[in-house]
This record gives sequence, C-alpha cells and structure tokens, in this order.
Amino acid sequence: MIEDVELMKLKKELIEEMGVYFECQDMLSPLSSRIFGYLALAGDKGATFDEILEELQVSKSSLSTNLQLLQSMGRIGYYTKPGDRRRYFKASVDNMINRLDDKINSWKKERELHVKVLNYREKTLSADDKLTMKNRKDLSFNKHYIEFVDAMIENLCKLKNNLITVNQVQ
Amino acid sequence: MIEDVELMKLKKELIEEMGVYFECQDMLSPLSSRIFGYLALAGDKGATFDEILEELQVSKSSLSTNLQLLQSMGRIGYYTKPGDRRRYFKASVDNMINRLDDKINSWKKERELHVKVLNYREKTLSADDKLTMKNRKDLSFNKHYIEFVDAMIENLCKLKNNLITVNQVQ
DNA sequence: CGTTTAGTTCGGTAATTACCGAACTAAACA
DNA sequence: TGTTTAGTTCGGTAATTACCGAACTAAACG
Repeated sequence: MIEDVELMKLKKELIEEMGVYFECQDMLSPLSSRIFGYLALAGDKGATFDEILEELQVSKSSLSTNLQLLQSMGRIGYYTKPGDRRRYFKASVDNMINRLDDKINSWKKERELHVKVLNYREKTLSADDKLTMKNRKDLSFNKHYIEFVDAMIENLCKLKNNLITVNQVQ
Repeated sequence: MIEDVELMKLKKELIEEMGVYFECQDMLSPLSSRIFGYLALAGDKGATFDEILEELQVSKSSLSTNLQLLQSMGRIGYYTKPGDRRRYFKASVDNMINRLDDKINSWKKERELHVKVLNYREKTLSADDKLTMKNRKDLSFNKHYIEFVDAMIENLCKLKNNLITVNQVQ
C-alpha cells in the first residue's frame, strides 16, 4: 500500500473525527477513541504496537494502558503470527458486534428505568390527579415510550443477528 | 401528595439510578443527570428551584449552572404561574423528543463515519487485496452495517413521529 | 549469557471538571 | 424605600482523568 501525502492527511482527519465521536458516544478516553478509530481504518490486518505509536505519537505507557482498556471492554482484540513476537491489534467484526450489544443493553436499561418511573408516578398521583387531561396524556406518553423502546430493542437484536449471519457465511 | 418514608426512599434510589444512567448515556454531569432524573419523576407539574435544592442538597450556584446547561441542551424547560415569581422547571414531552432527536443525529453521524471509513478502505486496498476472502468479507460487513444503521435511523424517525402524533391528540 | 524486542507497571503531574461560597441583580412586596 | 424572594455570576478549590517517563519483565535471538 502506497501512502501518498494526501491519503495520510485524510487518514489523520478521519482518525480525529472518529476520535471525537467515540469519545462522546462511547465514553472512551481521547486516546482510546483515537486508537479505535485508527484500528477501524486499519481493517482486517490490524496494526502493531509500534505502528499505532508512530501514527498517534503518544507514549508507550499510555498506549499500553489504553489498549488494555479497549480489550477489557471487548472493543478490540489481537492476533499473532508464528515467528513474530508482535501483537496485531484489531477491531474485528466480533468486536463491532460487542459494541452493538452494549447499545442493546443500554436500551434495555432505559426501558427498565421508564417502567420504574411510570410505576412511581402512578403510585404518587392521587385518584383525582389521574383524571386530569395533562396527567393522563403524560402517563400515556410514558406507556407509548416503553412500547417504542421495545420496538427499538427488537430491531437492534434482529439486525445484530443479521450481521452475525452475514459474517458467518463461509 | 403524601410523602411517606418508604416512597421517599424509593424516590432517592430512582434518582440515583437514573443519575448514573444519564451520566454515562447522555454525557451529563453528575448533578445535571440527577436533576433530570428528579424532573422525570416530578412529571407534568415540574418542580421549583427550592424543591430541587431541597431534594438534591446542593448549592444554589451549582443548581443554577446545571439548570441552565440542561435548558441550553433542550433537555428541560420551565413555565411560570401568574402572581408567582418562581419558575417551574420540567422535562416535558417536547424535551423527551429533543433527546430522541439527539440520538437520531448520533446514528446519522455514525452512518457518515462508516461511509467515510468504507471509502478510505476501498481506496487503500490494492486490487489484489480486494480479492482475498478476508477483505471481501470485511468490506461487505461494512456495507451491511451501513444498511443496518439506515434501518435504525428510519425506525427512530418513525417512532419519534408516532410519539409526536400521540402527544398532539387533543 | 548478554542484548534486543515488545510491551507493562508504577509514581507523578498537568489538565479538566464539578462543585462550592460569597457577593450580586432584578423583580416584587410592605 | 428598604426588604424579601428567586435566582445568577464569579473566583476559587477539590477531585478526577489523561497522560507521561523511567524502570521493569519476559521472551527470543545471537
């Protein structure tokens, strides 16, 4: 692969853009999210410790710590080649699916909380309160939201399984 | 509304549980997420500055700052009553829908990034590389993921409009 | 067995964030 | 017009987080 200057610039920009996204979206440290972004670009062959070091210009210790962090979260893994001591870190399809699982679980938690809130609100509203239009609307919104979250979870699971199937073909 | 001891304890627990959730999920400060949780429980009538102060036991300045933050994010609003200077802060249905919008936008960003990564990867892979099974599978996963995200976005939008409609009835 | 390679561990520091108290403002009340 | 109410603003501090360098380990190589 020939790395021309333009492509290298594009790479740096993409890593930074993904970095910001994962930082906010997945609550990763700045460095963790840039590593993850870099590995997303590196694709199937992954990248070695030194390659990441070179690209991101950070200390060995920070890189080591953040690679361990990402591995413990199930976001990356590594493989080795016989006769080569280096690890090839990569964000595999399995890791991507782990990330989906996290999203599914967070919707499940959101559902659980909504049920608890609805429950609490029904307990605390007096019989009179329940008859007012505002409150009836409010509670019905809550119920609809729970149904909505159910649909979301179902969809996520379906599409996750879809991705697994596609990946397993051959 | 009579606040018995048991119910108060349940309330505190729920606020804390939501607090932790929103902190991670929506990147809110600890206090912001607890305020939001409290207002979710308070429901349609909302809560005054002093009521929140009393419940969460924080300083006026912190409360003020975090209320402004939540308002600027579109996560809460307030209304006033004639002859009552106090603001009644609340997380209305509209605010909940704003939150959904944020989620939709983040999926859109995720889609955009995936397209960019796919683009980059196709550029950097040589013609030979593209023929290997691993890489073909890898790129096809990427394409499937984009389709998957499209489906997610469509679903979120549909269900958001659903919620808006339900809310507008009367 | 000494040296190189490929990381890891540990202690510390710089930067950021979250929160606080005190002083302040602006409206309303007496 | 002075006082209360309902917050806001500002400067500072405590806690957390992110990162770093230096010393270390464990495997492999010569």
